[in-house]
Amino acid sequence: MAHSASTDAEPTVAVAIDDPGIEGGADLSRFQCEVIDIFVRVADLLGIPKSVGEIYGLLYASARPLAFQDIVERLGMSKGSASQGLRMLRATGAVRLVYVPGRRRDHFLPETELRALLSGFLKEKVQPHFESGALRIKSLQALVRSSSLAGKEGPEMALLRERVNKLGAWQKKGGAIIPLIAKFFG
Amino acid sequence: MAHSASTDAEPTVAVAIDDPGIEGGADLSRFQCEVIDIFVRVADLLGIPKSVGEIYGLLYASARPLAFQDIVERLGMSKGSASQGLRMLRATGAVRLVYVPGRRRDHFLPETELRALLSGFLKEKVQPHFESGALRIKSLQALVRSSSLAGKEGPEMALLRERVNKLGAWQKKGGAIIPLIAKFFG
DNA sequence: TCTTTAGTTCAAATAATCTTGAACAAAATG
DNA sequence: CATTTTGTTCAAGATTATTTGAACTAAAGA
Repeated sequence: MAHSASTDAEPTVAVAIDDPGIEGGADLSRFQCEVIDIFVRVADLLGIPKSVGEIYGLLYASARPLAFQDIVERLGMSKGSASQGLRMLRATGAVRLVYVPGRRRDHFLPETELRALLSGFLKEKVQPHFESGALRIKSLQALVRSSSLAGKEGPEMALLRERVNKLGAWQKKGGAIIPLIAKFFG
Repeated sequence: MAHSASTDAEPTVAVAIDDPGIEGGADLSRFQCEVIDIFVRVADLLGIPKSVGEIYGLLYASARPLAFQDIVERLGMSKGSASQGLRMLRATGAVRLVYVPGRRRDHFLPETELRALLSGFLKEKVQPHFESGALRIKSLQALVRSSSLAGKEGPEMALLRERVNKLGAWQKKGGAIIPLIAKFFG
């Protein structure tokens, strides 16, 4: 029954490297379990929901595109999680839709270029924080400057102003390294 | 009463840039609130508890070392949180103890070199995952190789082996970039 | 058009994580 | 050495994030 989705001419890749695995209501090969496990850990490290790591891992460990239904069944995951997880993966460009001839619905394919994955992640999850952070720091600098003008000068004040400037420098460096990382992996 | 900790000759920096702020049971200046807020967001981005961000932020926004008690009072935080948070900050080298003459207990000073902060964080929080990941990937490669030998060859098998190899390459590159990042900020 | 299949949404349930508080240990004080 | 002050530990509670499930919309098939 777990296989009801992979009809006729679609032997699961799972079969290639056997050993059914013990997952929910599906049949993942040992190979797939291992790969999924790796991506679940990476997801955790990046602060991404486990379910998203599972989905990406399953796609990565599958030799062909999988349909929504396949994902739900093989991972034994709710449709809701699969839907949301796939949305996030598409939003960051980690997964894309491909048309599969003779099949009703679209199928999903993982992006396997590290550079693309990384830049998607950075653009979607990190960049925004950097941008709002920049504003925040600017207003801090304004605050310090005004206090300074208000005659509150002194050695402590100077140290704090120094720290705020350092914060600005961090911000700037951090912004600069993002494209460099992307380039490094390019 | 909130000030009971900052005795006699220790006017809080808070006073330098006034405006009491609305925090728990303490009196944080507007300046301190802003700085703390920035670090709380950074902490969140890095998957670090909010309380840890608060502590580091307070120290960063203070012109002089603070004692454990100061931290608890100014942030209106439990001793438990402060203790655990400071432990984590010390473990990553983000904060260190300094002796303050004439005072009973040690005081805490923030590390303000980005390079040091970053390398502490990477070494403590990222490196371990990389190392266990390396083992995991090796065992995957072994698995794929054995399946391959077992005569399960074919185009799909080849694709999966390719992906596993790619995973190994990612791992390697990732490991290589960590020191580069540290150097970039050095 | 009516029915069936496919996928999305979102409120509620669950799970994971963080914080608190109280009991305990360690060190300074008298 | 008894007492007070300082800080740690950890189980229980509070909070936050994730997952589920059921109601709903959209598209395909009859």
